[in-house]
Amino acid sequence: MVVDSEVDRLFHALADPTRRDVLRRSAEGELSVSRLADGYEMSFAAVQKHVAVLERAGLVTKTRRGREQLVRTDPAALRRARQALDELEAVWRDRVDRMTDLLTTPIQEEDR
Amino acid sequence: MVVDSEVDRLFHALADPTRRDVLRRSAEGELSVSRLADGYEMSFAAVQKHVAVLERAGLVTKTRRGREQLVRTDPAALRRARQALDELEAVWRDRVDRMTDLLTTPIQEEDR
DNA sequence: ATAACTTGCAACCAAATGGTTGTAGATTCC
DNA sequence: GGAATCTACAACCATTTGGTTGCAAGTTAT
Repeated sequence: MVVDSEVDRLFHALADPTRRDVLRRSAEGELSVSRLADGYEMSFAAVQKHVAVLERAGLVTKTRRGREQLVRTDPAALRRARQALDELEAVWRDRVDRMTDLLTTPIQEEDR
Repeated sequence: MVVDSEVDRLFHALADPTRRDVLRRSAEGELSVSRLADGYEMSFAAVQKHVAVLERAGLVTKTRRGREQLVRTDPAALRRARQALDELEAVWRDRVDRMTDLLTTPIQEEDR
């Protein structure tokens, strides 16, 4: 099971188009924060904040190389987000299964 | 492809523990907004707002039954959220594939 | 008919979010 | 050594969010 506050941070981080784009671009290949920031209209500090949100959610990690900080996406975090979605879907699927059972299971002697 | 603003709303709606719980409970079985609200510490109006957020994201639909409004989760919306995650993961997977290719593909005459 | 229940919505408030500019500390280049 | 580059972080601002209470309107039960 994934803890609640972690799922909060994951989905919150994913709920912004700039952050999803950062995620895509740094999945393509490692990029410094400055190189990433070049790609957007907003200020460097704004992009830096977005990266920080992704980092707190565990979606990216940074590694220093000289004066720059390389951003790399962590696929395990994406999988954790998917797992949280899967758990939600499972609740619904279980219910459908139970309803299907009710409709298709032949009635046994001991059930009466 | 899923449009950006829709993904925004989906992930934003999912980034709150109360809303995820509403989603679970209304996946278990249809519940009126009042019945749902009974399960939480906060006011009725607060729960109503959470349901509205889920509704705007398409994660639940409401159908009237007499004076009450039954909330039902829409599994298709959950799948759209998963698809958005899958698209992000795909970027990363493609990159890994390309790197693996570089390492394993034997060098051909015409590549030199 | 009236009371009780359910919902929707407005007005309000505190806190969080997403942006800005400015400053300061490392690191690299010349 | 000094200039340029890269990053971090603080202070500030407008907007959004998540909560509250109060009120109006529709539906059901007595």
